[in-house]
Amino acid sequence: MKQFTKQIKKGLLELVILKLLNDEDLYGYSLIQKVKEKSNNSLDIKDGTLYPILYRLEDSNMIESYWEQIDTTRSKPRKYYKITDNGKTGLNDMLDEYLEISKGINLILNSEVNNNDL
Amino acid sequence: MKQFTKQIKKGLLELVILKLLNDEDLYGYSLIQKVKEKSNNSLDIKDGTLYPILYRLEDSNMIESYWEQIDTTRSKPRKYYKITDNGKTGLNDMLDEYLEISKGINLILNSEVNNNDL
DNA sequence: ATAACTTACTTTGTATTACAAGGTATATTA
DNA sequence: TAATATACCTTGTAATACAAAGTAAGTTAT
Repeated sequence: MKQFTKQIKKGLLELVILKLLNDEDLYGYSLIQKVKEKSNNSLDIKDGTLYPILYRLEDSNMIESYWEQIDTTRSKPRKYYKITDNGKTGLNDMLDEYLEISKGINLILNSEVNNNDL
Repeated sequence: MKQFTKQIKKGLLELVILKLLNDEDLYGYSLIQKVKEKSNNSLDIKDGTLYPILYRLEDSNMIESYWEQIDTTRSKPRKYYKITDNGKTGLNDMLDEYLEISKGINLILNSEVNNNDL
């Protein structure tokens, strides 16, 4: 994958995952698909990326997990993740920060050439 | 500084700097001010961040530098940076990537709760 | 004058994080 | 029954924003 793409995503995946878990409980594998689907295939999280993020979020009490067997035809349960109240607060803070930075970046990227010397 | 803010910026500062140098030649210190000013104070690059980025961009032939003494009252020249043709191509590629990822992220962040189970 | 501040450039070390690449094991489909 | 998809996990690596430190010249206030 392109190095730049990797870098753009730094930190943002955590935000994206929190946002999705704010809507509904999901298990790891389904989160990967959800991210891909909801982003219109623009975002593709690797499993080796996702799981460490989930453990991080759990360690910081933003989310919590539980094993559950919903599908009775399956012998193995899945590990579901659920956002906590703490996580909801964190999500809002992160959204504010993201919007602020993102606005600043777009101000620069969308500006037309404006060379006063010419 | 907030850790999340740091992470959001990963990789994006390179893009922002290239974009500004695409408009006009600038020296390091003025770039810091330019970024702050043009982003409406949302972005504040530290000098310890900027200079390594400039050296990286120069190593990859995206920009080139020259010492110039424009202000005759100053004894010391400033090190100006100029975007190369290679850098212009790189900038366009990065802009495309950024827009793609950014679109995907916003699709997720702007989506309202849509829990089909309820 | 001189102390304090700003301008301007540089370097070293640290923390963080996305991913590649490897692994395990069950479930489904050809 | 072989291949593929599902589902989880771990280790090591590369990249990068920043803190913190330094050097040195220019400017401003007392």
